[in-house]
Amino acid sequence: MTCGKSYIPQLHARGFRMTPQRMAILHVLHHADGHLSPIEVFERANYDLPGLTEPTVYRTLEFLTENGLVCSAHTASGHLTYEIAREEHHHLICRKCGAEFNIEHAALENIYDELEASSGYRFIDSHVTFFGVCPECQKLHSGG
Amino acid sequence: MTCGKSYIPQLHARGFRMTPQRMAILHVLHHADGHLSPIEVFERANYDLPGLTEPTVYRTLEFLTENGLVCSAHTASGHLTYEIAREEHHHLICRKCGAEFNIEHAALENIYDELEASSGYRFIDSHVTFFGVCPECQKLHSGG
DNA sequence: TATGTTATTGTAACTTTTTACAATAACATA
DNA sequence: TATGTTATTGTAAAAAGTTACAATAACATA
Repeated sequence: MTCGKSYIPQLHARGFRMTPQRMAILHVLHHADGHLSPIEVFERANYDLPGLTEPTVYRTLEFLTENGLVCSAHTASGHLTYEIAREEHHHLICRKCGAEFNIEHAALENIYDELEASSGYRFIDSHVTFFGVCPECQKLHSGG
Repeated sequence: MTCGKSYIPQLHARGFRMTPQRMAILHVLHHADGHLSPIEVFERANYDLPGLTEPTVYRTLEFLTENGLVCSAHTASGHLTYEIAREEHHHLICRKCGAEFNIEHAALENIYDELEASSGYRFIDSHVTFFGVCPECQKLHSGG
């Protein structure tokens, strides 16, 4: 329950504050495996910290993402899901069952260089989400 | 106002029907430049076809996307926007001003091949959205 | 430890998106 | 053209997400 404390220096270094709400949300994400929707985060964090509200959860998830403690990924239906920030990576998500495959950033580095050169855009550094059909779901369709 | 009729064969070939609602939505997307949010689509199409409702717009946009007449792209805030389907491409969007840069599919072809080989996933064919900072917004920050 | 500043939260209201289901209308067939 | 099937829509309600702003509390400073 105290894992959130390790994030205090990162917040203070930028002039922000640690709060019970942020602690609870970081705790939830820290102990989840895979992505959580804002509602899932709210339900779990609200269990640990009754009185927590939805607007705070949405604001906090966005805040933590902007500050690099959390990273977000798109779902096929166009919503954001969240996970605790670990090494930089991207996602390949199965359209049918939602299974996740992590893509190391190194695999996309060349593309990033090319895109920056051809477009003039910079800081192309955020998470990218690809969609496909995972091996399991391929079996279900081809096998019958 | 009759541009939607050209899509009738594509729907009938799959056993679906053309309706005034679909026609109005296709018309709006056909004549828009760039992406539109579902609400924008609703407002414009509802102007042409009073009585049209939001649920129909959301359902129709998803339906048209699944059937390849329309394509969707993610926004940074995790919502979907829509445009009429043209040649296959991807997007690079400015986080600050929302400017769009189109990326030809050929530029990502190698990555797709590599991802399919390493992950076992297939049909990795949908739109990908990258985020960065466009040249104009870079000037604003560096120049002062 | 007490105090002041201001980052952060909860409240309330609103907008956007989704769902279930009965009513409707597109269109294949006769 | 008339008819039946069923894809599609609108309705109503709920769920998810956003906004503005006053109240609160984190924490730097004394």
